Amino acid sequence: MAPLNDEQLHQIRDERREQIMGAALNVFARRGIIGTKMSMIAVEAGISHGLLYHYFKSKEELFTTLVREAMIASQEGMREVLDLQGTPMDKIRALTHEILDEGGAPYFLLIHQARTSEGIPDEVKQLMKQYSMELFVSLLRPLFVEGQQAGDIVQGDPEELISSYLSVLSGLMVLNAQGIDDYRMPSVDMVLRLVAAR
Amino acid sequence: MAPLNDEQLHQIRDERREQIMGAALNVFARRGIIGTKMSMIAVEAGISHGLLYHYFKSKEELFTTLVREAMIASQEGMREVLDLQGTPMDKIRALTHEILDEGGAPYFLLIHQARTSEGIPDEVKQLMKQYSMELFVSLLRPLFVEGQQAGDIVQGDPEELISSYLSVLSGLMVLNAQGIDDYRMPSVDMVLRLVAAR
Amino acid sequence: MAPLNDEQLHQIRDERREQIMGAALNVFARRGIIGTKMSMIAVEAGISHGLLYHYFKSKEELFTTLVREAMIASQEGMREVLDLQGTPMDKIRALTHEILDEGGAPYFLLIHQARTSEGIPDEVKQLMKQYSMELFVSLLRPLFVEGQQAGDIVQGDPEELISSYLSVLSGLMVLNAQGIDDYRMPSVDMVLRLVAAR
Amino acid sequence: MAPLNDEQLHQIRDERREQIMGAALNVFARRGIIGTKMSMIAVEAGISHGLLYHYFKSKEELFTTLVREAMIASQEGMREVLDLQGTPMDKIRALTHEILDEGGAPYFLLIHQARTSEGIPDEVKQLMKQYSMELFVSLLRPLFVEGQQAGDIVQGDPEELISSYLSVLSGLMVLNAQGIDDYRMPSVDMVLRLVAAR
DNA sequence: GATGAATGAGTGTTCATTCAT
DNA sequence: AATGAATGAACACTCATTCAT
Repeated sequence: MAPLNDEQLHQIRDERREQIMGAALNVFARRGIIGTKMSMIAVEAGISHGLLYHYFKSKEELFTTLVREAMIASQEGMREVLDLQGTPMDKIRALTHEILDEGGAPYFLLIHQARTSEGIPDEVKQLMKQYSMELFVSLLRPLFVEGQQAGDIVQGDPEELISSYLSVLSGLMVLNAQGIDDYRMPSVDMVLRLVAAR
Repeated sequence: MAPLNDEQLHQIRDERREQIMGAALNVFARRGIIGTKMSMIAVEAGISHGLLYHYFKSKEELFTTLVREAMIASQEGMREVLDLQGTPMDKIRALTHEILDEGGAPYFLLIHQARTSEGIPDEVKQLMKQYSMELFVSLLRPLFVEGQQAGDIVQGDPEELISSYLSVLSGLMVLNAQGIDDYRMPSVDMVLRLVAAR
Repeated sequence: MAPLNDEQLHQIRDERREQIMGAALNVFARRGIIGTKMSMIAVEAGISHGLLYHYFKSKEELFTTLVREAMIASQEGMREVLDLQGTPMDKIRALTHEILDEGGAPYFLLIHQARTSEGIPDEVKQLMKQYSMELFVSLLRPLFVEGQQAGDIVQGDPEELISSYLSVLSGLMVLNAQGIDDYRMPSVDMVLRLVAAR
Repeated sequence: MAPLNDEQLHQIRDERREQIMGAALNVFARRGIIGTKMSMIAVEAGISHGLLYHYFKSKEELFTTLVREAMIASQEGMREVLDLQGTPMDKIRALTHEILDEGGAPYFLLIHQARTSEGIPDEVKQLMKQYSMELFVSLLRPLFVEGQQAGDIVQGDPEELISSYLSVLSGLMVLNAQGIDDYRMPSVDMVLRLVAAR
């Protein structure tokens, strides 16, 4: 009878948005921005392709929105790990665990896509510069330095160590996230050998 | 001017084929099969796009041909390393060196593209199964076992160790090959810590 | 609160209809049937686009309804002018004044759109034939003949004179109604020179 | 055998371009930029829609190119008339003749479309400002002043006279060009009464 | 063998229209 | 009656592939 009230509408909109973003994240992460057709996202979200455009102006905007979210989420994830109890090595182990875990994979993979694919919107390129690896390096620096002082982490330039370590993790995530059976994720303990003092 | 004889024609054909395949390898490796337009390959090869179709029936065939070559080349590369002089650890170091080197990157990256992208021809999927990681694992197995016996390589299931190691290398190659400044390649020595007994 | 009775409902319906038609007239006249989006009409009318379809079955029907009204209105306008006091020349001056005035413009412009645009519903095309220029010519004929006899209007075939005159007015209206600054409306007196005996 | 030589290719390209532009002019002039589908132009030109994009980057570019040409052509047409032999009144008659003639119609109509339609590219809007009516007014000014001095043209502000006159002609062209039977073009002599001293 | 003009299937996006509430 | 979410047909444009020369 009466049209839906504001609250109901707002809820529907929010749910749909989430639904679309979830679907888009999956597809973009797997196929990249070029390889993803809007119709695929629509199918994955279980809606018509037309409806996508009620919620996002364009494929670019949808992609950009996701990258922005992914960057915020990945930063927060890292901060959370840093706030845990324990030795530096414990925290690095926790971080490694989380990253290699499938859970966060789509977000990281999306960022990888954004970093490496063609056809990336300019705005995303801007974002990539701001949230570059340097940021993560600077977040992790205190941790690694502390670990080195405690003798748990190998000596050497901490920034080189961190960025190399993150690159290894990134590489693994890319493989992992794409879900190719053929690759085998190393154990967390194995990866930690990269930085652990013996 | 006398017309070219058969042999000369054949040679021209072969040279053109090589030229096209070289160009295609570069572009496919960087942009994936979807992101690569036939015209890009033509430009890279310095020929008209029409001519591509005198040498390869389709984009798919060109891609498939390259993947086949890449697989053979990567196997050969690995065998060459194994035939070198030195301890197992020396050989593994040499292999790591080669893989992380930019030189061999396009072939490996192409295989990665083939492994992870969508829109891959069925024939390539078949190839991937035949030349899967298992093959490389079996090639490297004797080396790793010997290294473990010599006490240079960490104990544990050698197959797990090898496939994990190759996955790390693969991940790094993917990052490296795409030439993103942001990532930083670890040194060979750092990577070797993954498998070295301390 | 008692529910509204039938009469009140009817009145609301009629008011809404008028409101929509007024909005639609403005937008159609300015942008033509193709260039007009239903959502524009909804915004102009201050209602939701869904509601349009409670009152008009389709964009076509809305357009057709407006054209029908416009034709009736333009005829009535002409008849009113003819019923004024004064000499034939006075009446023609009054008619010219009204037509060049922005006031009546949207209706005339709508008819012009109907006459000249593509994508016009068949029903409208039928209407155009019935209410063609001939009709107006026949309405004005007595006036012009009288004016010629009085020596105020140039000699010659009155029908040719009238239809030419109306064409000039139509052309000016089209320019005028589209509100392009660049064009400059001639004064009524200047236009009258077309038909005035000197 | 050998590919076409440069000259032949150039000729094909030029012919095709002309063919497309001719077709596009007709369709745009009749239907406006929004109402024109690229497929219509392709059909009118007797080619595939894909080929349009070998010659023009987009619908916008095609439209803009045509407008630019139309402006140059209309200016040239006007200059040619001015260079004729005869009294000012002769020249104005010739100009009127030419404009009311169907020949130049599509170009003028295109400019009208550019002036009045929605969805006009920004570059065209810029062009419209440069080649505005003021330009034509200034071209015709000497002619009209001379005519006034000779007593052939009515007294009064020449610029007002000229711009009003051009507006009438523009309005007529719009009607004429759209080829609606219902409208009747006035004779040149009738239109000239607008400016002729009696 | 070589070129580039030509085609048409496929994708992103818009918008008239429907429908649950 | 009223709203706006939802649908899908239609259109601009791209690009793999074909073909005349």
